Amino acid sequence: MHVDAVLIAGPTASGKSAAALCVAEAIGGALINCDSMQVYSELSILTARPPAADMARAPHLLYGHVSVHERYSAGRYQADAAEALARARADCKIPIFVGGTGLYFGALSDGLSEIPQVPLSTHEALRKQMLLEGNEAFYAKLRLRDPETAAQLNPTDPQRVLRAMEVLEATGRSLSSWQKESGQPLLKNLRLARFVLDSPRVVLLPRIAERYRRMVEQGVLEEVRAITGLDENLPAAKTLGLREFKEFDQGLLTAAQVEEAINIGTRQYAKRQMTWFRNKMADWTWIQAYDQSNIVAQMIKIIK
RNA sequence: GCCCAGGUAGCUCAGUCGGUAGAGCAGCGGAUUGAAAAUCCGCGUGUCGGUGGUUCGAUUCCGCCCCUGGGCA
Repeated sequence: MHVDAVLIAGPTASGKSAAALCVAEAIGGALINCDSMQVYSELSILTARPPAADMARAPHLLYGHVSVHERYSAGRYQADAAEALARARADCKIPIFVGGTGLYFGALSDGLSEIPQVPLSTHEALRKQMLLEGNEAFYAKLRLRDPETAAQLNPTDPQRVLRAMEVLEATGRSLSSWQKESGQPLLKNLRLARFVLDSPRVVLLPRIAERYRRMVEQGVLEEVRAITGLDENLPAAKTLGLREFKEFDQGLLTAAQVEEAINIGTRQYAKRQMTWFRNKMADWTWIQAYDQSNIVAQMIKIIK
């Protein structure tokens, strides 16, 4: 074995989890989730988390380990991933990071700047302020206080404008000055095998439709119904399909409309993922993902 | 069979008092440093249903034909 860790990135419905599991069994690996939504315990079916039978075949870390009512983040992921990495290595397992969240892979292989956590109260206060004043006025305020960061942002991008403002408020330093100091990549000094599963659209689109049908069969509706009182500003509330299923339950959407909306949303998501991979992971090993057995064999050959 | 309303981008539709047309959605490309399954940016040639006529010029006006709704028989 001449690698210390394996990274497998792929768009939704590309079959990356199943492939990663096969690799894990072949090399004695532990899977570590690198997907921002599969971390939520209450969203197993909706996020297509590996079924219990698969989880039993190899160690699975960071799957469903937080509640939807928590405010998870890339920063928390990085900390959790560090712990998971240590655990896998202590277990003498090769860590295999698998998922579709580009930013989280970035935290692993490029690192995040070491910005102190912004208190929830600051975040909430500023979010409300932005809502009250309007995005434009709020951006104008940021431009006055922190012209450098403001210049890097699109005034119409409320999420990043808010982040810039709250970092300034909480730390007294501009976000851009923090970001000039890049943090330590978690996987620094490790020998890595990095893969991108490249699913052509003709293969991916039917799999996305299939993924929806399977979800319904497995009882997503029950899963969604069990989640009550979820603050809509929490990240988990943005899970693809959650709103649609809730609206179906309220009689606001027909089953056909839900299916259509979720399939479109999932396709658009897969497209955004591919854009990230193409442009940020160009130097990874790209594997044409037509058939499962072949991609597993290719990966193992490179790893061993 | 007759009357009315439509037929314009993949879809839903706007518009052109005659100078070959534009929105939303979809789609495609891009960005991406603690919400990232998020958030944001960019990209619009399409026999304007067909065919004749009027006109310098017709998607627009007129005739005929075809198709889709609705109404009357």
